[in-house]
Amino acid sequence: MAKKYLNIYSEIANKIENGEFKPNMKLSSENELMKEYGVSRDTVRKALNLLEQYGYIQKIRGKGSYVLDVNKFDFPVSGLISFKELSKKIGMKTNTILEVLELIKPDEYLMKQLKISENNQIWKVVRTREIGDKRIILDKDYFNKKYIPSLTKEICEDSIFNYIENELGLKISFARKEITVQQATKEDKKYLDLENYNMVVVVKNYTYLDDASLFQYGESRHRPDRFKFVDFARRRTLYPNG
Amino acid sequence: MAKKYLNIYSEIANKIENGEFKPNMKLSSENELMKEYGVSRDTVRKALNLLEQYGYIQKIRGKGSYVLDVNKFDFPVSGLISFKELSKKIGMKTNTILEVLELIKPDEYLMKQLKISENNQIWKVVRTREIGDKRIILDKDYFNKKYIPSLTKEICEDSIFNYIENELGLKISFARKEITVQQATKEDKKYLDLENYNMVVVVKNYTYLDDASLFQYGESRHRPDRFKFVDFARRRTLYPNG
DNA sequence: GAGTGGTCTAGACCACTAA
DNA sequence: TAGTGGTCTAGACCACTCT
Repeated sequence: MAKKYLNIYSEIANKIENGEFKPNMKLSSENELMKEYGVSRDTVRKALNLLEQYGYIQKIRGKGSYVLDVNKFDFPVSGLISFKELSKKIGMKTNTILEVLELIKPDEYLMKQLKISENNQIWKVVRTREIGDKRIILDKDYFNKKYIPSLTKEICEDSIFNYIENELGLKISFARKEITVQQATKEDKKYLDLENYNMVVVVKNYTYLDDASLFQYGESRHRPDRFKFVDFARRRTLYPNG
Repeated sequence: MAKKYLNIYSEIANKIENGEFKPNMKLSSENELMKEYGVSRDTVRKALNLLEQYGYIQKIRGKGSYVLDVNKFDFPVSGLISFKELSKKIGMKTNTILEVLELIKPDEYLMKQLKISENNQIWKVVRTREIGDKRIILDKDYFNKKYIPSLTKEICEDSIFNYIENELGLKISFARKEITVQQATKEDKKYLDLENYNMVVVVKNYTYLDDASLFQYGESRHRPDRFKFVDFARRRTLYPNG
C-alpha cells in the first residue's frame, strides 16, 4: 500500500537529516536510483522533485543532484505545523494552558473571517503557550461547529490538529498565513509575559480542508523578541504574463 | 521552444486572475484537457500540479479540479519577489533612494553570513524605499564580487535582480528568508520615517544560484505598521519519520 | 561521446465520487 | 457503473556538462 515515491523520498530525506548524506554530496543519478530501488524513472523523479521542493537537494542539469545544507533547528519551520509538532522538533520545555473553551455565536468580524452567517455556531479556544516558563504565545482559534461537533479540555491541551486529522478523519489541505505587527491589546498584556514590549507579532491563519472549505480561523500572538519565521522559497518564475 | 505544460499553466492561471474562471468553478477534467490542448495526460497533470502548488486550484480525487479564491492584492506576496516586481503588482507610488554603494572588505559578521573569507570583496548596497512619500523600508544588501563584477548607481536604482538574471545570465534558484522583530538601531532611525515606533521587522534573506552557491545576503528592515507577509502553504505530511 | 536531468508520450491499474 | 484524479511503467528525444 506504500507509495513507492514517498518511500524513496523519506529514505533519502532521512539520510540527509541524519548526516549520512552530507552537504554538497552528489546523489546517485536517476538511472542508478532506478536500479537501486527497482522502479521506473518517473517514480525516481517524483521523489527527487519532492526533495528539491522541500530544500533537501538541488538538481543541476547535466551534472546531477546535490545535497543542500539543511538547518534543522529553525524555529518555527516554514509551513503548516502545530505547536505540538514544533515543540517535539526543537526539544524545549513547553506548556499549554487552556484559558477559554466555549461555543459562541459569531460577531461581525468572525462572520467575515470564516465566511459564515450568524446561524453557525463557533468553537472559541484561547490558549497560552509557555516556553521556558514564560508565556510567549497567545493562540486564539475559532472552529466551525459544522466540521468539529465536539471539543474537550483534554483535546485542547493536547493537539486539536491531531484530533481533527486522526480522530475525525478530516484532511487539512492548505492554509493562508498572514504575518503583521500590532500594538499589544489589554488581552495580550493579561495573558502574556510581555515585559516592556508594547507590540505583538500576529500570525493570522486560515485553514482549509481538502474539499477547499474554510473551517478554521486563528490568531497566534507572539512576544516580538521570541518570534521567528523561517521560509525556504524557490524562485517563482511562474506568474502569468511573465 | 515553449514548454507545453508551462503554456497550459499560464493560460489557466491567467483566466483565474482575470476572473474568466471564477472561484469554485470546476475545471475540465484531465481527459478533456488532453483533447483541448492536444497533449498527453502527463503534460496536463504537470500544469495542474503547478496550479495547485501556487494556490490557484484544488484537486479532489474522484471529483475534479476546482478554482480557488485568489487574493491578488496581498502585499507582499509570498516567495521571492523583488521590490520592483512588487511595486508593479500593487500599483502604489513608490521610490527608491540609493544611500550607499561601495566595495568593502567583509567584517566578521558578513564573513559568517556569506560563508566567505576576508579575501573576498563585497558590494555593499543600502537603499531606502519610499511608499506614498514615507521612507518605509531600509534594504541593506551584500553581494559577492566573485559573482557580480560591477554595479552602478543606475542598476541599484532600477532592479539588481533584473540585472543579475537578464544581463549577467545568472540563475537565481532559491532563498532562505528569516523574519524577526528587533529594536530599531540608530541607522534605522536615520534612514526611515519611523514616527514613534522603536522596533523594526527584519527580513533576512540568503539567495542562492542554481549551482547552490550563496551569492547574496540582505536585510530588509520595515516599519512595523507597514509590514505584511502573506504565505500560502500546503500541508506538509512529508517529514521523514512521519 | 557518454552521462545527466528535462520534457513528452501512451498505456495500465487503482481508489475515490457520484448517479 | 462511469468518470475522476493518483500512481506506475517503458520508452523516446532533447539540452546541458564534463572529458
